[in-house]
Amino acid sequence: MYKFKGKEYPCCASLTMGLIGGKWKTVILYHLMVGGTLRYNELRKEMPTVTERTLSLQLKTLEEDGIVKRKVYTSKPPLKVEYSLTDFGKTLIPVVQSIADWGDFAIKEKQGVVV
Amino acid sequence: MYKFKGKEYPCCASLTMGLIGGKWKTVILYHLMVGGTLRYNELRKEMPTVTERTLSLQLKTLEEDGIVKRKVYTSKPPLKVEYSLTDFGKTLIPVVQSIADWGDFAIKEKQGVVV
DNA sequence: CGGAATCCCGGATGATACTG
DNA sequence: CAGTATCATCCGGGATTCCG
Repeated sequence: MYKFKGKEYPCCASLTMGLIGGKWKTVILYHLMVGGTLRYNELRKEMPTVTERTLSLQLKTLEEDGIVKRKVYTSKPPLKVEYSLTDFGKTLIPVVQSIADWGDFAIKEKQGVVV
Repeated sequence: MYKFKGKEYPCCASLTMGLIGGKWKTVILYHLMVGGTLRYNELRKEMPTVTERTLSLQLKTLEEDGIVKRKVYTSKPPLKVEYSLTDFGKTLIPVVQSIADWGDFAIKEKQGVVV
């Protein structure tokens, strides 16, 4: 049994999935990995099918887990907020990369389609 | 947009997560990766906190996705059923390995506890 | 611009009991 | 032994509206 930040996981793999699992987190991390630093609306542009609320919530939990860094540049509207990976978050790059690579591989291997 | 087996994904990373995401799939794959071929009850022993129903359902979808192979050895009770990775499933080994490795790394890096 | 508030649904997961 | 059946629950995620 693995305990991490107050939560329990039955396996080292499930710990990772607890932090970056779900429908959107790896997609966010992938784009931050490729794009470096991105503003909220730049992320939305990369992920047209996510809702604002969900993107917001996922970014918040990634921030709470120390994976993503949020930097605010203006105190009054219009706000400018930039997101990027923390040093700890950058240690996930090989993981996210292999997840992304396998997705590409599966598409080719099993005749998927890229539209 | 990526289309794979009738489903759509906004990113190559989310395709992978669609197949091996969720609370239990990577745990199953991890144990099959380490243990090779395992019977249903051997899997349960490795994963004491999963319910029979959930384990069963996850194995079934992994089988439908061509990742896990199910082999039945007896036609009458007591049944003997063995699970293992398919050749396609084995292509996931580097992915699952890096997910598991990062879990171990995070435990050490952030003072998690192994019980 | 970058969210927060509210309401809601459905699928994923769990508990328990039963069966070929 | 290896599941299935049934019912309950939980929470990720969506739709919409509003705010500093």
